[in-house]
Amino acid sequence: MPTCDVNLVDSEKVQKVRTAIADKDTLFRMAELFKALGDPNRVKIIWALATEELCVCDLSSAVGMTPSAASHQLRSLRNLKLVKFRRAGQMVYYSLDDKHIEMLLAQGLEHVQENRR
Amino acid sequence: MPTCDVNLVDSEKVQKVRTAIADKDTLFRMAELFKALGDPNRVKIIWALATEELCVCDLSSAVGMTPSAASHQLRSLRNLKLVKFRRAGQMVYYSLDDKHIEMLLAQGLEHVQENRR
DNA sequence: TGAATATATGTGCATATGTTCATATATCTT
DNA sequence: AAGATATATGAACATATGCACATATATTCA
Repeated sequence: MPTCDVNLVDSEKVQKVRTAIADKDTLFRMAELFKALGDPNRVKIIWALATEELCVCDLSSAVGMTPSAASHQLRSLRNLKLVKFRRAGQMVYYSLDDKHIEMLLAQGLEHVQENRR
Repeated sequence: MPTCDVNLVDSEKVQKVRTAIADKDTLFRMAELFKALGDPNRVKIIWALATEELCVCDLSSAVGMTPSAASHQLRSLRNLKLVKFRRAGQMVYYSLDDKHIEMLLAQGLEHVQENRR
């Protein structure tokens, strides 16, 4: 791999940083979590579910997606344990299953609002 | 677009959710922010810069990427105003330019640590 | 000025992602 | 049981993403 010629400008700093950074698996799972929030429609879905428990039908109507598309996204959110669900007859009601998500959303919103173009 | 036959199970809830959700542009920019955190290498980079101001060379060494790859990622982080930089001779030193990012990282880390597989 | 070094950028490519469409499954109603 | 409805899933497709590689730019130093 190409590196700088001195190889390192300040190897002490580099060493410090290396030990500070989390392990590979943790990094991967953090990225996985953020990636789940990295799509406007999923932000919408999560925001909707933060507001109200909803069945797939109402959810997809609220966020303007087809039930199929919503269902696909719900599956990945389910796999990440970000949403939970309960069946009630033909309907399946989804809601958030993670206390961090709402805080993340709130932080993200703050960031965006403080950096209006 | 395919919808449920009743069209809506609970249109009042749907209406409530619709008004609760942010506007399109805000949603897009929130997703954009989270997407920036949605890659293990970028989490690494941001974590590294949260620890220490670093030049591209030391940064890429610390996170195990080629300087080129790091530079590419730094560009997108720059475009999102998540990192700032200063030139010092041949080197360019990068650091975080957003107070929310560290909190987001911390939240994400917490989530991951509380959901160990 | 010219060589060397750090960083930036353009291009191409392999892979990942999100949606649509078709179809499957589950539940309710008659 | 059969039809209707809500949800889930599989496949295919267009687009986005991240990296390597080549090359450009900027700065230092001889």
